[in-house]
Amino acid sequence: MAPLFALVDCNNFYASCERVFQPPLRGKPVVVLSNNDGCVIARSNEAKALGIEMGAPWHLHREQFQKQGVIVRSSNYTLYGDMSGRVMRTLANFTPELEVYSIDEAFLNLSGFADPMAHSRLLRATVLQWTGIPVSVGIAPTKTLAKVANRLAKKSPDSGGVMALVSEVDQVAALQRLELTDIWGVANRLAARLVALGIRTPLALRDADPKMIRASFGVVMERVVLELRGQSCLSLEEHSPDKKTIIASRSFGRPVTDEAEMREAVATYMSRAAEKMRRQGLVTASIGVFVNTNRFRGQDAQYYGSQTVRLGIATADTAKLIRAALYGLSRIWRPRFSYKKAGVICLDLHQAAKLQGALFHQADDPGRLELMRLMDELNRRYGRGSIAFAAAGVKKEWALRSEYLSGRYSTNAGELLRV
DNA sequence: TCTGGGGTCCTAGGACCC
DNA sequence: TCTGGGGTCCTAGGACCC
Repeated sequence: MAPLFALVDCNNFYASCERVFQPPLRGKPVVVLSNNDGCVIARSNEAKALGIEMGAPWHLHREQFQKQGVIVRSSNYTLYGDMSGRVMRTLANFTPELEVYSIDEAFLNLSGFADPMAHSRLLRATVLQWTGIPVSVGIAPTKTLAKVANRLAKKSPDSGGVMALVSEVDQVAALQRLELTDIWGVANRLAARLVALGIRTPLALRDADPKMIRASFGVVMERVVLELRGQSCLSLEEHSPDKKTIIASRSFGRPVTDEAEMREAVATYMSRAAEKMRRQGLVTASIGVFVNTNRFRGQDAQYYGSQTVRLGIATADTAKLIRAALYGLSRIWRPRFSYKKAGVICLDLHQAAKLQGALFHQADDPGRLELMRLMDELNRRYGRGSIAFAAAGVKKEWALRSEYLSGRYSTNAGELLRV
């Protein structure tokens, strides 16, 4: 059956969430600010109409906002996460196949539906009624074209918030109304490179030679071209795969120069990251720590420090991780800088359940038992550990041996930290 | 003394997304 | 004084292995 995707996108999501709980905000220009009230991260239509840009720093626009009667809200991510869940659960009533793409977007498989337009209009009305959030729907045979359709649904007042691009004629007409950077996967840098090759519009990109595009830009851009032609390359991903990295970071409201203060911040971020990991059933075998000075202050000395710390054993234990993170910080801390931002990254994530499973099954499997014994022996004798060892069954014995010989997973940090 | 090809893994950097 | 916080994928180059 021919593929047909719908992209459902919440309009001005954070601003709309604020309105759900503050009805007087309806019809007024509303902006939502980032952490520390740094910059604008969401705007109602009325705020967009006033020319307020995404990412505008609040401190530069404060007075102007006041004069214009713009209502300013600090962000509340717990609220937005909760509202997102309500929207997604509502959408699940409208299709058996749903991909939650981001906090405010979902792709639906509408392939085989008798009347996708009518279905989408009903969906839109229902989401609004049940959650108070307005959404737009774009329908097309590829995800990239569904994005295009969605954008035009938002742009066209007479669309009723739903637009379908099924025929080639409609697709071409739609692409003529957009800029290169409106296309999913094309931002400023790639657009500039495309223009340099004489490809100035989405339609020109669609009609470019995929082989040439692949040679000049790689497979990702080649897929964009094919998707614009209606050839579906990106499929619906219903089951979100496990996270590969988890980050916890923050900009500071004011510069940090004191090491004790920085240690406290890093410890806080690490415990938050550990919490996230446990909630997702993950453990980490190596973490990163980074600190940055303020990149907007060109007159100041700049410093970007980062350090990766491998752990002897994969864990989501907050105390162990904090010790490791502080060790990493001690390696990159430089006095006399004004720090603006810091954070931790958990890399090399694994499902804790899988590791426990491997250990659990060893009793039934002499080969695996031997492997685990060997691993244990190596760990005890050399103080080297490896998540790969623990995930035995994935690795053959020779691999284990070569890992051990190359010392790839050895870590002095582990000893230093006594993790 | 000189000489080869195929492969993996890791890292850093670049680009994108919301 | 004041400019967010998450993520993903691809590529190129070097180390190392057989």
